[in-house]
Amino acid sequence: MPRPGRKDELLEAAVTLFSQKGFHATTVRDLAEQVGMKSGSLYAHIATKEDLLEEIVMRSAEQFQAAVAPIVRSDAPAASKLRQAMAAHIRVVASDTGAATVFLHEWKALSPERHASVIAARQGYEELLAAIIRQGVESGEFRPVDESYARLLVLSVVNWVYQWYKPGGPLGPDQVADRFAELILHGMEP
Amino acid sequence: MPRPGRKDELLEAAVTLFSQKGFHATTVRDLAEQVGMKSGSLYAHIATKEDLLEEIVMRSAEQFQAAVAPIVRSDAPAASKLRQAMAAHIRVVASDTGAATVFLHEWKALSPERHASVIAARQGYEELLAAIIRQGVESGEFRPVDESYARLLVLSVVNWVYQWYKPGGPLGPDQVADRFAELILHGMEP
DNA sequence: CCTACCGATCGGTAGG
DNA sequence: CCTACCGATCGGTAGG
Repeated sequence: MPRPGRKDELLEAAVTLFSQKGFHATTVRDLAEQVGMKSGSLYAHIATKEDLLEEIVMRSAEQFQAAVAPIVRSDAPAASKLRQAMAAHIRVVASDTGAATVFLHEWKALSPERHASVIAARQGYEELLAAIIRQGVESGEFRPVDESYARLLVLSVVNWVYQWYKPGGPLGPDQVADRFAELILHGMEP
Repeated sequence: MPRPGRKDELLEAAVTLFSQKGFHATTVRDLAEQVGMKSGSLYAHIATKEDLLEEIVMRSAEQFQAAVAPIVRSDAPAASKLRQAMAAHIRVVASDTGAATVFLHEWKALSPERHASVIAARQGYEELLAAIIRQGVESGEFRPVDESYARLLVLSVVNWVYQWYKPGGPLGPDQVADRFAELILHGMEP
């Protein structure tokens, strides 16, 4: 008889273990121990280990989308949108670095049939960033930069954050985003 | 009786499989099949599966270092060094995307005792990029940007290349590097 | 490099 | 949610 909230504890444990050891190196016995059960009991809550991975990945994808989409839809200058979008993205990473790690690093452990929805979610997200850059170029706010490489530059830097960001460091998510946005907008040369 | 060059074939097979499926999801039987042996025979060439991973990772680390270090030591303007270093890095990725993927994505599967040397190699590499930025700031060629975030920006974009770069695409490594360097040096705003 | 095999461990199930 | 367990597969070894 599952007690309420137990599924969320399990997801949380999976985020921790999958992000630290990787999906394949995490056993159902690791997961069970982390939540204080026997391994067989997990299956009162889930059907397969992979279901946990899928749920973490899809939840994370939705968080990025939900954080950035409203910014893109607002009417603000492109530079402002870019700053805000980067900050929103980094805030999502910072709020749960484990989940971000699983989303960006472990999603390929999903079976090929489950890849498609993740790829679609990522493409949708990339299009949000592309829209900001397009707006900036079309309005003349940005130089006529190559849209796809500008998008890749922004995407690279925000997606790499999970590799090094530690909550509790000297700079919070918004300050990190400002540093990067400033560099990307103004460049390194005077 | 191992025949010569067989170890390299094995490393190549490991690069392919580790980069595609991940280290933990690749079995010694997968590896053996890829080189046309029985799984037990692998152990005439290696002591453990992890040795293959370590060798791939360390070789890759050396390639990045060897490609970029001479550029940093040369006497050229910082902007030129930055372009060249990015191009050299991306060339290493492009020349063997599998090895780059293993180096950047799978190295954490190494046992904790083997982490240290990888981390040291990566820090040494990051210092190379930092030196370029420092030169530019000190010479006045660059604005007084925050060194560590500028380094992270460059590192993010070149390290993310393995995620999307496909050899045979429209742009070669040098052109990709030029696009990114131009954006980083001049920024997106006019 | 093969045959034959080992102990350990894996994800998951049956029955309560 | 536990006990008890299963078939499959794992990395690796012995002996040739």
